[in-house]
Amino acid sequence: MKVLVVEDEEALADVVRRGLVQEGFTVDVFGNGVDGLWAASELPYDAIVLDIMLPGLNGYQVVEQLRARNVWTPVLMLTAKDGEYDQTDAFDLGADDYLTKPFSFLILVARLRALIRRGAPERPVTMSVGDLTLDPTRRRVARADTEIMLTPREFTLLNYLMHRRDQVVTKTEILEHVWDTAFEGDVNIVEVYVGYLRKKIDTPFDRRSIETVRGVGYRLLAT
Amino acid sequence: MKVLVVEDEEALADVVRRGLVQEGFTVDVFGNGVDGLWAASELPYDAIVLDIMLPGLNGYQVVEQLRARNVWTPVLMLTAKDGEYDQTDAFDLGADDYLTKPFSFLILVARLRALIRRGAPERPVTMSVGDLTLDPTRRRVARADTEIMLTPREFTLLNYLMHRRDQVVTKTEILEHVWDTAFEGDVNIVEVYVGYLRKKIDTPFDRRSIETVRGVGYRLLAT
DNA sequence: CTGCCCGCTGAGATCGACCTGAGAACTCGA
DNA sequence: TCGAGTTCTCAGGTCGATCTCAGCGGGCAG
Repeated sequence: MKVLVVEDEEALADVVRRGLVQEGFTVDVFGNGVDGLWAASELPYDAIVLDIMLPGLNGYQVVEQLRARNVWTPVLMLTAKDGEYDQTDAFDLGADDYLTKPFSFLILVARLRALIRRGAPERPVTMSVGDLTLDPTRRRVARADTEIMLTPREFTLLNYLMHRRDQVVTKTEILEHVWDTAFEGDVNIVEVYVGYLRKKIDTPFDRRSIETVRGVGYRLLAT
Repeated sequence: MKVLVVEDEEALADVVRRGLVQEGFTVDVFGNGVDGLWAASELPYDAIVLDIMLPGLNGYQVVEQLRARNVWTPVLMLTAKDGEYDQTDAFDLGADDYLTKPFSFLILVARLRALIRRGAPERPVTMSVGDLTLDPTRRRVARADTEIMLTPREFTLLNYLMHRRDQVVTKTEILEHVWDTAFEGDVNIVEVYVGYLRKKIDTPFDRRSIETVRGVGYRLLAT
């Protein structure tokens, strides 16, 4: 169990480090956001304890950067009591738990253990093809910054096409993946839905991201 | 230093009582949630030691009731090890610390002293989505400055939706988190309660914060 | 150039997801 | 025990999503 502690108050950092070592954790300590971010990106930790107030980068920025770099190590934030920062923001920005100072050391350990047990949080795997993005958990699709509303079927179809971007996909493949395997109807349904999609993600933006490959199928391209 | 112990296992209660008296505390013991709640509301204590599993009212309900009655005596919860209850919930509901059974008596005393020294607990963590705010421990909901009265079930539902703001939540997920896991009924109940919520938090303010995502579920948005 | 086939699209038909009002069942306190 | 408040069931109605179909047009082979 390896834990990264990023905390600039030396006294506190030291107490936490000793305590965690005592509890059987391996601990690295850094005193500023920049070094903390570096360590968190480059080294494998099971959890990160992150102060909000830090010289250089603050805690929020560190989490933000980490998540942007696709590092999903669980983060426990230490927030000051005085409410300068809104605690709920901590969650929004990708922290997984937080403690308000001053906190009991035992609680810190308990929460850390819980975080580690829970493991790396599942994170939105947003996909993008050009400026078209799709976020499965939020069920959101956008071209550049314009959100696009899709029906469930349209959404599933686009999702599939994005998974196979740049490849030619046959209508039969689409049928099998997007419709029930036991679909009884005509493949024309695929043409219809590709039409719907185009009308929502291409036409309004004057694009041609879904290409027809005559006699074969379709291909989703970045345009 | 007066401490209230609410614990139904007599042996444990007795050990704790003797020990605390030894340490110089004055101790009252009650063996069920109802009496415990009454004592905690009516008599002045410096701290409360509260078991989770109790006949009558369970520990969570006791804290909930206490906070609702504006009693902010520090509470130390005793949770069973087997994780039937999620410990983090203890914090959400207004406990100030918790210990997992079995615990060392010395730790109990140390934590109690710490709690008492810290005094009345910090204020609840309120969540907000747009101008809609929810305070888990006080069970209060407001849009801008208008307080909104919700029934317990409505409250739990909104709480869950706020935790997952911006994400699409399926009705099944809602059922699992807001109703008993062993709920036997139709998912229609979710539709009904979403309807109730809308009628309280949206309609009167001419908003649309709970969005229906047809074929999938619902999504709470800041509007 | 011509005809054929493939793909596109608009007009509906169908279906079922969702909403809602009415009321039954239940809980809890007076 | 009664009543108020809450929870839950149910059934009817609405409307959005899905799917079918048929006619059109354009690419492509001959």
